[in-house]
Amino acid sequence: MHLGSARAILLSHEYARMYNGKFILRFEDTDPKVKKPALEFYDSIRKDLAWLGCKVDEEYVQSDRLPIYYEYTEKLIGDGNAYVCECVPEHFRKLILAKQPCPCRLLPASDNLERWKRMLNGGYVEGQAVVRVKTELEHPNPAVRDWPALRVIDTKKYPHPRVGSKYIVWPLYNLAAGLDDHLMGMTHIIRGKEHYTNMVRQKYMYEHLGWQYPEAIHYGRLKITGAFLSKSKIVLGIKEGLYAGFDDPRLGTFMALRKRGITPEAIKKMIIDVGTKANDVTLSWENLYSYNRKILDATSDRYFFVSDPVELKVLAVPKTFHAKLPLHPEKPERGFRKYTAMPKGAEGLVIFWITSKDAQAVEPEKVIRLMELFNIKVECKDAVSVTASFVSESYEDVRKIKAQLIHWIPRGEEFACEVVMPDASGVRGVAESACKRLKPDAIIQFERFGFTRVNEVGTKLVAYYAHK
RNA sequence: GCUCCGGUAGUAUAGUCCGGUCAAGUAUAACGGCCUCUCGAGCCGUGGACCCGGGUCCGAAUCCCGGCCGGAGCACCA
Repeated sequence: MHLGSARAILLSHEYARMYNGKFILRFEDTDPKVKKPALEFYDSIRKDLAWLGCKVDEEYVQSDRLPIYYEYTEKLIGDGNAYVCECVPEHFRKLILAKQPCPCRLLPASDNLERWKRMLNGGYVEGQAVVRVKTELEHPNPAVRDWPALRVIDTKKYPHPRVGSKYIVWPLYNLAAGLDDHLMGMTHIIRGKEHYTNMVRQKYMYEHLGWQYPEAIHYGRLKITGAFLSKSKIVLGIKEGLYAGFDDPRLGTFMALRKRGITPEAIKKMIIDVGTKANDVTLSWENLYSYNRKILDATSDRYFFVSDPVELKVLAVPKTFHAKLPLHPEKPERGFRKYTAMPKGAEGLVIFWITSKDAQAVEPEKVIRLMELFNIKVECKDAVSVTASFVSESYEDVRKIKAQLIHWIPRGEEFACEVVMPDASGVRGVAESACKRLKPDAIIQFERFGFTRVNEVGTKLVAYYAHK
C-alpha cells in the first residue's frame, strides 16, 4: 500500500476513534480472474496497517462470505428487484442506452429464480449469464442502469487463492461491498471519488432492501510530486527491474517510507490536515518532510557522518584534547559521544576525516572550528588533503568572527558508511565509531547532513536518507 | 461524446452551506533578521492567492448565469 491508500485508512481510523466507532478491515477479493488476489498481500496489508498504528477492531474477508451474498441475491431476485440476464453484452448495452428493458428483465421472478439456481449449479459458463440489480431505466447516467451484480467465473481455470474452485458465481464490487456495508453496520464510507457512481448504483439496492445508505465521503486523488502512486505502475517497475522492490526509496509505498525513516505519525498528521476534499491534491515531499522533521528533531540522536572523506592534518596541537559531543543538543541527559585528539611527534600532528565539501570551501589563512573541539587555521590544501594548524580551544574565540563550524572524525575512529538517497543513489563515507552501537530501525540525524534511518549495522553502516 | 465533481499564494488547507466581522486565516516553501558549537530545531519579520466574464445586492471568495481549465465515472475491475 502507498500514500494514496493512506487517506481512506487514516481518515476512517481517525473518525472511528474520534466517535468511539469501530475500524473494520475488509478484504475485497471477489475477482479471482482479472484482479486475482495474491496470498501475500493479505498479510502485508495487515502489517502496513499495524505500522500506521491503525488497530483493526474487526476483520472480514469477502471470499469467505459468498453464501451471504447468495442469500441476499436470491431475495433480490425473488422480490423482482434483480434478474439473471443472458443477453450478450453488446446487445444489452444497445437496449440500455435506449432506456429499453432487456427481455430477461421482463421475465417473472419465478423464472429468474430458476435461472439463478441454474447459474449456481454450473448451468452457465463464463460470460453467459449475469445477475443485474434493477434501477430506473430512465437514470440520466447509463452507467447506473441495471448494473451487474454477480457473474460466472471459470474457477477451474482461475482458482481463487483462498477458496480455490469452490464457487463459480462471484459478486461484483457493488453487490458485495454494498451488502457488507450495511451488514457490518458501517456508518461512514470514506473512499476515492472514482466510487461516486457506485454509491448511486448501490442506493438502488438499498432501496430494494429497505436499508438506509451510510454517509459517504468521496475524496480526490492524492499524488506526491515525482513519485508513482499507482499500484500497477509500481508492480510493473519492480518486474522490469527498475525498482529494487516495494521498499525502493523512490517509491511512495509505506514500506519505502518506513525504510527511509518517515514516521507513521507524520503521515497521519499530513493526511488529517489534507482532509477529505473532492479535488485532487498534489503534495510536495517538503510538506511530508516538515511534518516528519518536527517529530524526528525531538527524538533523534546526533552523529557525525563524513561523506566523501578527505584528510585534515592539524599541526601544533599542544596537548591531548577530549571532545564530548551531546547526542542531542537540547537534551544533554541523553548522553554523549567521546573522542580524543592526541598529538603525535614533535610537530604535534593529529589527523581527522572531514568531508570534501568542507575541504573545498576552506581557504588558506581561514580560521575554522572543529565542532566541540578546537579552532584551526588552514595552511594549505590539495586535492586529497587539507593541512591546518592549531589556533585555540575556546569557542568564544571564534564565535565573534563567525568562523565556519565543521564536523569531523578522528582517524582511527571511522566506521564505513553508506547512505542511500531518495533517488536510490548511494553516498559513501565514514561515520563516527559510536555508530557501531546503533541498532537497525534507529532514526538518527547526521549533523549538517540530514536525518537517516539505520538499515543495517555490520561491517559497515547502511542508512537511508529521509530529509534534511 | 454522455453523466457527475471540483477550481483560494509554489504546495496544502481554513473560510463557501446561513453574503458584511475576509483590504482573506494557517502550515510549509521563499526571503531578511535573531538565537544556537549542525547546513537541524526554535523565535521575529517580509513578500505571495479568491480561474475569467456578466448579473443580483448598499455589500459577493461566498448567491445566480455563461465561459475556461482540471478531475472522475461510463467493465461480467475494485
